[in-house]
Amino acid sequence: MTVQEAVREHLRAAIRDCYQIDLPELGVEVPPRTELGDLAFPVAFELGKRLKLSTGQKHNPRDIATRLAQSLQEISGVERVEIAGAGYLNVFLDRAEYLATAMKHATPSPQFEGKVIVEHTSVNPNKAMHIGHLRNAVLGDTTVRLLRAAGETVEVQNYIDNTGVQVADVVVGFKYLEKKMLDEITSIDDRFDYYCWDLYARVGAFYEEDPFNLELRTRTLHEIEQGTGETYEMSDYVSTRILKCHLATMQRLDIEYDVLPRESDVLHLDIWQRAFALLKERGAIEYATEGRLKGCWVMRAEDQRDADGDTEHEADKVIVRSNGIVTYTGKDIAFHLWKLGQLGVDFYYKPFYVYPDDRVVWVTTSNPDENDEAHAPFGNGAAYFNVIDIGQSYPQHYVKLGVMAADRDDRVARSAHLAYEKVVLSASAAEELGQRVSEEDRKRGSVAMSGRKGLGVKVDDLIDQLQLGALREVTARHSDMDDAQQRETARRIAIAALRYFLLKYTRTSIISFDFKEALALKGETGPYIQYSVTRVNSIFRKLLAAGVQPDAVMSASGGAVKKERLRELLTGEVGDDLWSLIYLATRLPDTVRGAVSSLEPAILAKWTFQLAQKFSLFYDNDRYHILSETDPDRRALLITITAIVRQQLLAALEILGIEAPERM
RNA sequence: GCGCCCGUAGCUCAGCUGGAUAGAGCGUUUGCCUACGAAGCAAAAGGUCGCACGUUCGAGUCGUGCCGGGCGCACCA
Repeated sequence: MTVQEAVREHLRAAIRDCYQIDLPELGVEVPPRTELGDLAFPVAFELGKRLKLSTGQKHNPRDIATRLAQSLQEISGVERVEIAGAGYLNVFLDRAEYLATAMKHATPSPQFEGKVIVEHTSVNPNKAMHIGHLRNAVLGDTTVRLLRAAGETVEVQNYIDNTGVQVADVVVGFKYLEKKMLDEITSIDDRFDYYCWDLYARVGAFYEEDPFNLELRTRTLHEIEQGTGETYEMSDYVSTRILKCHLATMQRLDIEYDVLPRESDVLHLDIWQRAFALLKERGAIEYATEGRLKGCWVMRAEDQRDADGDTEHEADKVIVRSNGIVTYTGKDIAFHLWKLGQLGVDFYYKPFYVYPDDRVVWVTTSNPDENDEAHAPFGNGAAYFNVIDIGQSYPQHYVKLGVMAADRDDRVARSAHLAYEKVVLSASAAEELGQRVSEEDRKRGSVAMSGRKGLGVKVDDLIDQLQLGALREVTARHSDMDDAQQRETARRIAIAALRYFLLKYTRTSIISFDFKEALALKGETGPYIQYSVTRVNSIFRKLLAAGVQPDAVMSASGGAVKKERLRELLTGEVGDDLWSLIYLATRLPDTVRGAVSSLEPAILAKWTFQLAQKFSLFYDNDRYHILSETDPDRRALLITITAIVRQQLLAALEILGIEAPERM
């Protein structure tokens, strides 16, 4: 049990004893300033309120806090307790004791009973990925890393809509604008995703100049549905080749997947038929015999029914159209029932791509002969998280309702749509891309990206630019590094800049993309955090050269330096200063927990930057100069603090998907 | 009309389930490389937290109503 948990338990018991009240969720905070303590319980306010309600008597929060404080004096690890402000119960930890145990990291216990499925990226396989798609992928990948850091088992899915309108549109472009057949498409040597990016924009213009041209889309979609023939072959080729481009782009950012479920296989394997039967059996959907939805299978939304008993079911969702064709929402409900193992059917799987670390990405197939028995079991998760933009909230809501109607248990309730806002272009960014900005957009300050117009920032272009900028800095500073080393360093810096840029915004905030900000390597950026690590590395290199093993000092300082001496060093103004850095650095597990429970990676990103910033303060302070410190105990303490900071920064960066270079 | 998101410093954004003196980066101004790497640090300036009521001992945070911006609300995907 941690000190925090022990304090909480004692406090809860004390509240029961003194006031006969049981508070299962005791709020605990970290005071705004070190002088105020390490743990703050505002519980006296809450109790005062409750006591007034039940007894009618007023109770001063300070008195309540004072009474409760006595029960906390004896806990080992607690130095003292103070009452502050209007009735805060502030706990000061035994700093020396805390430091000695800080190095032992407890393995987190998972919250889910089984595998959690995270679906992210899911970009239409018809053109190059842009920065908006990347926000999805980075949020998703970081969520995966967060869940794993929290002890969960995670399966990463990237859903491939290979039969949709978007792929069909590119096929229309090849067939009718470029008059290319399959063999001509396969012989395109250019970057295929970039090629299709431009072609897709041309198709957009083609539809716009004459709406009659949309007929070609309908015809093409129909041909693709056949599952055979030249047009189908073309669409299959396009989507598969683009998918490989996407995987390659994502690999540059260390984003990997376990399995790629394809829309075409969902259709071919009659996943829907199974789900349809299940939904009917559970009464989740019903056949409308009257009203405007007559002839459809609909999902009733009872919570939306009018108070007046109005018969109009505005929020009813059509699952099967009156012509017998299932809607997108219906298909998605089916797919999610599969995710939770509710259908009793499965896809077949074959290897699609092998990562450099020998991990295999599997792709679904409908052909039993292609099935490779070596695949891991997919689906059948304990919960799902879908990283999908906020615009899809409405259908996602119905997907969840549908899945819950068929399978009402809390594993579904805990599943969630991880909604995030879009990325738009700042007016200046749009201009830099050669777009004419309308007066209206200029006033608003932003322009929406549009694949149909070919307007957007491609991920690979952005990474290239970042790497170039980083390489310039690296070569200017480290002429001693060889080329490969310089490039690898620049690569890590570029990834850090890009991933941090996308993670520092909370999910619900629209990112206004600006080249200057996205390409920045200083300020609140990923490289700033990496830089803190390299500064530590530099100190440690010098220590090693002098025969001092920093890690050994760290693990020993709990025991080798006497507790009393440690306490002395961590007391007073200077002690407070050092302690606040230690305390912040060791709160990574709390931060991870917070980020996971709110599914908000920005919380971790901000914390990591904050720690790097606080370390810079420490680093720059002449009082904490490690190499010139003559007092051996004090030096051991400074080394220990530095080592803890480094360790925690590296751990946090790994969760953020960022590697720190040795030097930069 | 209904629903969701946003409105905090000149700009871009944090502010955890209400809590102690509202923070960061960028930009501006001024300093600091003969003590660990200046991709850094210090200092200054910059705020009616959109507005108004309400709940509370306490509101940037919760409720209601406005104002302003964005997005959803298909037998599209």
